[in-house]
This record gives sequence, structure tokens and C-alpha cells, in this order.
Amino acid sequence: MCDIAAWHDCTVAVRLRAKHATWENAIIRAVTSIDVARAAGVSQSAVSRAFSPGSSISARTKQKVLAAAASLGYRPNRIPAIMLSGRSFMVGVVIGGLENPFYATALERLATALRESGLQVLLMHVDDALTLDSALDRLVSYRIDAIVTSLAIGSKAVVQALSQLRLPVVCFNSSHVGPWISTVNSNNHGAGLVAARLLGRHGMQRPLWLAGPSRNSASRARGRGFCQGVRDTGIPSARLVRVQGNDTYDSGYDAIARLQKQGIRPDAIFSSNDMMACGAIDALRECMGLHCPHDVAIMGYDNIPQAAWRSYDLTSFDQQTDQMVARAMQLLDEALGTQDGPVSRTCIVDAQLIERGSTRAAR
Amino acid sequence: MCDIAAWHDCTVAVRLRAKHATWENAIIRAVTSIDVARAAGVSQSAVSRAFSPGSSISARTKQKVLAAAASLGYRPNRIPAIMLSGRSFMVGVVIGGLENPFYATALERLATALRESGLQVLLMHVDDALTLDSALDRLVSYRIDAIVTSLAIGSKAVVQALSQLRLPVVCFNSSHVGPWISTVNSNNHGAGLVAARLLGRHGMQRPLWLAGPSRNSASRARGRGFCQGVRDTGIPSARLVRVQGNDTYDSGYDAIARLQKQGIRPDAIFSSNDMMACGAIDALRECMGLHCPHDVAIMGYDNIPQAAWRSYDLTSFDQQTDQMVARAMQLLDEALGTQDGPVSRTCIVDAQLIERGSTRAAR
DNA sequence: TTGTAAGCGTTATCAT
DNA sequence: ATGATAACGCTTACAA
Repeated sequence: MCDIAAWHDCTVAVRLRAKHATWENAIIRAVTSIDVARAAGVSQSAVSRAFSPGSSISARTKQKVLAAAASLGYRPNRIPAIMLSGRSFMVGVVIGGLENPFYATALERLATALRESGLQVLLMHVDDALTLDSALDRLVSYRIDAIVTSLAIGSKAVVQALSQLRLPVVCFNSSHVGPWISTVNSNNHGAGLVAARLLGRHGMQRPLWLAGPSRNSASRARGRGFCQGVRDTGIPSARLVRVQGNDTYDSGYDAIARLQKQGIRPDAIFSSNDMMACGAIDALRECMGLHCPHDVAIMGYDNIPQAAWRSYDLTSFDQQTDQMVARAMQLLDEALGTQDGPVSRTCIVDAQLIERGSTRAAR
Repeated sequence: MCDIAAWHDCTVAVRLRAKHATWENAIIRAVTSIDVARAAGVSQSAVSRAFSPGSSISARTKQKVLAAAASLGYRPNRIPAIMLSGRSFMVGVVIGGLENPFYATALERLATALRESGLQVLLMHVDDALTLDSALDRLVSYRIDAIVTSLAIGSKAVVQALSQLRLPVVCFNSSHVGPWISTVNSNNHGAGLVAARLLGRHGMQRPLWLAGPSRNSASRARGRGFCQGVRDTGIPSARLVRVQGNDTYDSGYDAIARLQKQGIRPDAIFSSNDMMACGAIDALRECMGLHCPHDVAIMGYDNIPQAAWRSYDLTSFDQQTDQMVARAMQLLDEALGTQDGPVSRTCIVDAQLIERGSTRAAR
């Protein structure tokens, strides 16, 4: 159920609540449309109309109202409109992992797109699945119109929690779908195939798959694609080494360092994301004395800015965030516009291969 | 004044608005406290009390209400409370430059802190000063309780715009202050001094200051501190080379590349942020054939994750984001709790020197 | 402890 | 074109 109780325990909230428990000690009351109406010598409706384009109002009246509003410093209040219409024009954006530049950039683009669509972003940062439930309840209590999330929705429980809100949900790179849930996915599997083909052309003999966390379905799809692609080049599946990371630089570094101890020397690496790939590049040099691309070819995913930094010069897949965000907005638009029940759609956007030095050398 | 007009033009907004212009075709009405009251056979106030900890209600009644609420799927609506109290418990967070991992991480921490204080984040991403004005009007129309911004508030115009909102504002690393505006700053000037001292110990003879955009007051303060620190080591000011960047990796790279053409070879660099420092390190190697720290000692600012990546191993100043965020929460708390007029305070948090390889070598 | 009723600031409807 | 009025869903003062 609702954890409104937990909410009440929060320090600032309690303080504010206590402060305004009675009407007597109310703060500076904001200027309302009544005040403007009185000042302009018109009705409250006239004020409303002055601020609603397309409503029938004479230029003279509008002038009077706007003048009065300006002098009083009136700022329309959208809260009552939310009560009346049931729409808040706020979208809950649930994110996590901002330490990955990819997600940071994606959020930036998403926020911009939503703003341009006249929607507000009610942001919810989530560290783990545990906080999600209570977070959702809070968002919902603000009567958000929809939810957009870049969390890789892995667990069935989360999907169910989202579905139960009876609110349009748009995900990025989520595999689970359900009623009310739409998703925009990068063509993860296809990119895995492309990666294997490219590395194959560069003479791959001892491929390595550097996987992201297993709960990340996008990572799993990339791995499956890569595995199939490796087979397609004629290398038996058994020769493909798989190493587990957790999408961080350190996990990429450590994974390679572990390999060194096991005496495994890959000559072609596909990493589930760029951060791990960067870690791998550094570990190869420091722990194995291997240089990229001379000794090892490496590819990542996400095309984060650091992939283009000269020390890494990493071939990567660009998720085409702009396109994905645009698609997400379409899905959102559709879901918000439909009256007849929950929408559930899936979009696939091809990732664009960005070739850089890490796969350039012929060996 | 308000650009509510512009808001009305936004596509999604218009569509939703049109769709619910009349009461007839209203959507699935949400479950209200009235519904719960009816189902539980109690009054509406009883429902309200059941969800308000500390209010006088019998255990039996509360049970009945909660049961009815659960079976109906009732979710309390906070919107009416906003109208009644005038407090929304929403804080407008105005940000930009998320492509810098430092700001991304800062946002993450801030969002977490606000959530833990029971405040919601109404996010506003701003590309430039132009969007800010209209953005603010929108935020205000949602009756936010305060604004927190990591934008380096440079222009006097922005400060004035913020002051006029008559809303508590908390900034990070802003120099301009005014009524209603509080700010938490890193000890930029002090860090500049420390940088010069450290580089001086490493034999600095030809110092270089890699500046951020001139509108960034934090960068200016760092530069002033460094300049003074350089003088303190006995090097005449005229020997200090200043180069202009814009806080990006590319600008750091280009700045060094330009120096090469001018035949200038620094032996100690202090960069206004880590991104530029990374660019500088790569340019030194690629364009000048200089290696860090053997030929050049380098320091940055922000201690972004990439500073710890092995390819850079960059000495940096950690802004202690956790502390700064904690301070910001205190300032916010204070501003929200005060009834007697606008608050305006400034906090300084010392940056912590993180020594890494880029300044380690004795040359 | 519980119920009744007023009120928050706006917008849609209806009457003028 | 304009004004009066009801309604949105909840909280709180007050009465019982």
C-alpha cells in the first residue's frame, strides 16, 4: 500500500507541516486571480480568460487584466487546474546510475523534450529496487500523468508495481512489457551481431564478452547477439570467454586483471558498455602489457563522451538518444491521448556503429 | 511577465487540454477519499485522519478505513493539500551541463537528499539563460516551495529574476547573492592557493592556468587563488600563462594544441576543471610529446570519476558534494522555516585535495 | 472519537 | 463579451 506514513516522518516535511497546521499563522498569501479581478474591476472569470489564449475576451478587458496582474505580480496557479482536470502535466521521471555519462546525457535530452512538450519533470532518483515502491507512491500522490524511466526494468515485481498504477509508463531498454507499459529499445541484439562481424574482420580468434549485470536485459541481448555473431564467423561458442562486470569502469578493469591471473589473453573484446571498456583498456595495458588496438581490438556500447577521448579512442555503438527520446515522446503522446484502455507498444531503434581507433589496426 | 501563452502552444499540452475541455468525456475517475469513506461506512474526515499520523482516531476505525482503501486501490491525492497549505513540498531544481559528470553526480546526491527530506524534485533543465525566464514561470505556476540550482549564476539579470520570485533560492558556487538567495560555495580561492603551493613543491617554473568560461565565477575565483599562490612561490605574475577554455574536454585539448603552435611549454598546469585537464593531458602527449607527470604536473578540479581512471590518474580537488548538499539542505530548511522575510546566507566548504599520479613524480 | 461544513484558486458552464 | 456559480478532493475548525 501507500507509505504515506514514511513520508510524514521526513524532517523538512514535518517542520513545514507543523508550521502551517493552523490558518492563523499563514505565510504571505500569494496574489490570486481574485485580487487581480478586484484591482482590474472585472470578474474572476475575466482574469482567467485573459490568461487563456483563444477564449472570448475583448482586447480592452484583457489589457486591463494584464496591467493589473503585472502591477500586483500575479502568477497564475496551476494547482487548481490539476484538481479540475485530473491532469497535472507532470511526468514522473525515474532514473538511476547517473554516474554513467550515458544516462546523464539521456536525462538531459529527455528533460528537454518533455519541457518542449509542455510537460514538467517530477524527478525521482532511485538507488535500488527497494526505494522504487515508496518512490512511486509519492509520485502518484502528485497526480502525475505518466512515468518515464530509464531504469532497466528487470524484475517482474517492478513491472507489476508499475502496471498496477494504471498510468502510462514508457521505458528505455526494458525487456519486460505489460499493460500500460511501452518501451523504446536499442537494437541490442543486432549490435552484438555487428560487433562480432567487425571484430571478425580484424582477425578475432579469442573473443571476450564483457557482460553487464545479469539483471540488465539490454546487456543480455547484446551478449546473445555477440555470441551468435561469433559463431557466424566460424569460431566455436566454447572459445568465447564470458566475463561478468557491473557496468562500472572498475569492474571492467578488475575483470581483465582477473583474466591475467588465469592466463587468458583475448584478442577481441566486446564490452556491454563503454565504461567497462575503458577500464578494460587500462587494465590490458597495466596488467597484461597489451595495447589497444595493436594487440587487442575493443568495442563498447553507448558512445559516451569518454569513448572519444584520445586515451581511449574507443569504437562504440551510439544509441541515438535523440531518436530514442523522440520515439519515447511519441509513445507517451499516444498513451496520454488514448482513452480506451492501457497502451503497450515497443519501438526498436538501431544503434549506430562509431568506428574509432580501438578497432582500426589490421593485426 | 508570465509566458503562459507559450506554454499553451506546446503540442502535448494542447492535446490534453482539448481532450478534457468538457466534463463529460472525463477519464477514469480516480478513487477519492469519498469513495473510501462510503465503502468503510465512515466520514470523509475519518479517511483523512486514517492517513494522517498523529491524528485522533480509534484503531478500529483506522482499520476499517485502511481495509476499504486497500480494496479500492485508493491513493491519497496531495494536490488539494497544496491548495490548502500553499506548500507543495516540491522544489524546483534548475540544472544544466549534465555532460559534466560532476554535475550529474551532484544532481544525484541532491535528488537523494531532497527525497529524504520529503521534498519532490521538479526538474528544469536549462541550456542557456534565455530558457531560464520562461522555465521559472512554469516552475512557479506549480507553486514550488523553493529553487535549488547548480547553475553558476553569473549574470546580474538572472539573480534579479530569481529574487523577484520571492521564493527561497539555494545556489551552488554562485558569487552573486541577493535577497532570497543563499549559496554554498567550494573554497575555490583557497584551492587555487593550495594548487600553486603543491605545484611549487614539484619544481614549477612555467605555470599555466587553464581557465573555465569567464562567466563562471567559481573558475574566476580558482584562477585568482592560483595566481596569488604562484606569486607566493616567487614566480612573477607575468610568467603565469593563462589560457581560456570552456570547461569541456575538447577545449582543454585545443588550448594545449594552440600553445604548442606558439612554442609555449608549461611545466605545471592547474585546470579549472577535470574535463579540461583530461583534454590537456592527451594534447600534451599527442601534440607536444610531453608526458604527465614526468614532463608536466597537472591538477584539475571536481574529482570526477574519470580523474581516477588509470589513463589520467589526475590530482584533483574534491568539492565534497555530500557536504555541500548537506549544507544546501540546511540553508533550504532555514529559508523554508523562516517567516520573517527573505533569507540570504553563504556557506563555504573546503575542497579536499586528492593527490594522484599527475603530480606525484619528482622531476 | 467522530461527523459536518467551509475553504483552498482556478476553470467550465450557464445565464445575461 | 461578461459575470455568477459550481465543482475539483482534500484538510481542518468546530460541534456533537
